[in-house]
Amino acid sequence: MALFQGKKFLFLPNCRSSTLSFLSQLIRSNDGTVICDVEELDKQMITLINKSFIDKDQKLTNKELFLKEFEMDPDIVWSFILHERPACVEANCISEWLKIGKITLPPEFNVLIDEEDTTTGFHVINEHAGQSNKEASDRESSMESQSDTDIGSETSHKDSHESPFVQAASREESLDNPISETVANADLVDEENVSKNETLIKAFGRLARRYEIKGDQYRSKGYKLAKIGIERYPHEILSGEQARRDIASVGPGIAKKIQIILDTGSLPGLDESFDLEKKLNYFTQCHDVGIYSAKRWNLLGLQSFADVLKKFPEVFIRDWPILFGWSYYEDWLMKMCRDECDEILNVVRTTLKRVDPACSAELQGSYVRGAQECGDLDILFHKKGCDNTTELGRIMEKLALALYDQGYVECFLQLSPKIRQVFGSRIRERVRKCKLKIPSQEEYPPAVADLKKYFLGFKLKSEFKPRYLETSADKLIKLETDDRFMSLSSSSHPCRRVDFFCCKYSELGAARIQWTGPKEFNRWIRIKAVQKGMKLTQHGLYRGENILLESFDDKRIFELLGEEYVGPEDRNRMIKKRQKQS
DNA sequence: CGGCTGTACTG
DNA sequence: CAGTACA
DNA sequence: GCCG
Repeated sequence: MALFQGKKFLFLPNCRSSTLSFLSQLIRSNDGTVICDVEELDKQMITLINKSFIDKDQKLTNKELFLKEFEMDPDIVWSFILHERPACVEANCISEWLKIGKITLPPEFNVLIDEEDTTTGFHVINEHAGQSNKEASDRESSMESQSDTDIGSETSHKDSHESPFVQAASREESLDNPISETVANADLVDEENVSKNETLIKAFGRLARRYEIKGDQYRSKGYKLAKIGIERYPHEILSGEQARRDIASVGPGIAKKIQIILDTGSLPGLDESFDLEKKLNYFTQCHDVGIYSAKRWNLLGLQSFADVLKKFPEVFIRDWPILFGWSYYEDWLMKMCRDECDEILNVVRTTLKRVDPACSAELQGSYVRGAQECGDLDILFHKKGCDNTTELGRIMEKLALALYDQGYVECFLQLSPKIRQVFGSRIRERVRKCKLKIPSQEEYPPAVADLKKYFLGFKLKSEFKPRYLETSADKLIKLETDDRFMSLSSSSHPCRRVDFFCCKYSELGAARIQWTGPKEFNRWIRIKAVQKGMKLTQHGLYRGENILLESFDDKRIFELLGEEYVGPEDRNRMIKKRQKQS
């Protein structure tokens, strides 16, 4: 075919990464030339840039690292490019050209390069000047300017008027779910970078889990944070040293392990207790089964919930929510798309209007952070001027009961006396289903009256057809055959987890910080508070133990902590801090 | 070397 | 109190 | 495990 005959190509920053070296092979096998020496630079050449250095606006990004990774002398090469302005496109174009059989260089594919900007590595062109504010703030958190949006799904445009987050949405990854840690970012960043780093991510996920099981929560946390850092790192990691330099939470220990993995492809001993981890995972994925129960059951050789049922039937009477965790095991591991979240919120708000029109319901959690898929829905209730949590608790209870009557709420995971009255029969039905003796009413302890939170199982009407993103559904854990008989899961009409929280109106800001999360962000900012002799909780920011400084205004809380305000969408990438640099 | 987030509900 | 859960 |  010789599509590239007589053409010269330059790979930047180098062609050592697996994709680029593959692409350079493609060029050679089609009679093209790949430039490897500054002598061969030619203004007719086509410059191919690793996609991970191109942001969503086709601008060159992260130039510092980019230049550092050059194979040839960066000064010579770069000044040549600035001077001669050869065509510059992202390297992925090659496969496109081969597919269509010709080389196309439409201007919109040109990567924007600006010489003024060599220091920051960020390019702001005039027409974008209006948004340069946002760009400026992005610049601070340096390395994470991800190319974005392009989920390729039918509906993502249709909903986009609704939420400003849809466009800028950063993908949510499941931080604490070691099994389904599908990196939804796979198409954001250079694919091969991700698949390369994938080995590392998986390894540290497993180590985190292993130490969690061992009870070493802090070592586990160390690995977890490193894992998150690597997930966010937009480049292929070529050495442990590079990772230690560039990624927060990667220290000497993890850098060393990275190097071993890069050198040998694996970590010695990584697969050691893999089986145990899998067994424990099976149990702990069920709502209300924690590591402690899972370990105990596993130690006794139990393999399934059915086994547990035989050995410890009381567990399912006493900890009855496990019955629902079991029944909806598969549904609750499945994430829902934003349109489904919107729909649920709609239903909740409609009913709430009847229960108490003055009360507001606000989505929190991964949804407000712009996640494309949410594992559950967190709804925060508050009412202007109302600091009476008893009242708010009653509103939530009434609301939940009304939704139960309408058939939206499938199950409750806590009981107030009233809820037990109406819901008790469903619990008994589940108890019967697993052939246990139905306990008399009195065996249940008196339920607490005003709860401040409700955890629910929630089903939309069957007319609503849930969508699922290209998720590795098959990677999710499914119930063992022995356990299927209890299942009420149905991916075409799934049950979702919906959590109700409430807060005093005067505590709205603190509550929003809490429920927006993510967890890692909360921990991070709370440490900041402690370091300044303060305490941050969902109720407010305190000086010392209990002098309230601020609780209503979330921006003011950031201010008092001496932190720049960070919007919900950016709290995912909050592991920034210290700019590690050479 | 010591610290590593903070609260709510259950039995 | 320990265990589980929520962010 | 990492960080100060």
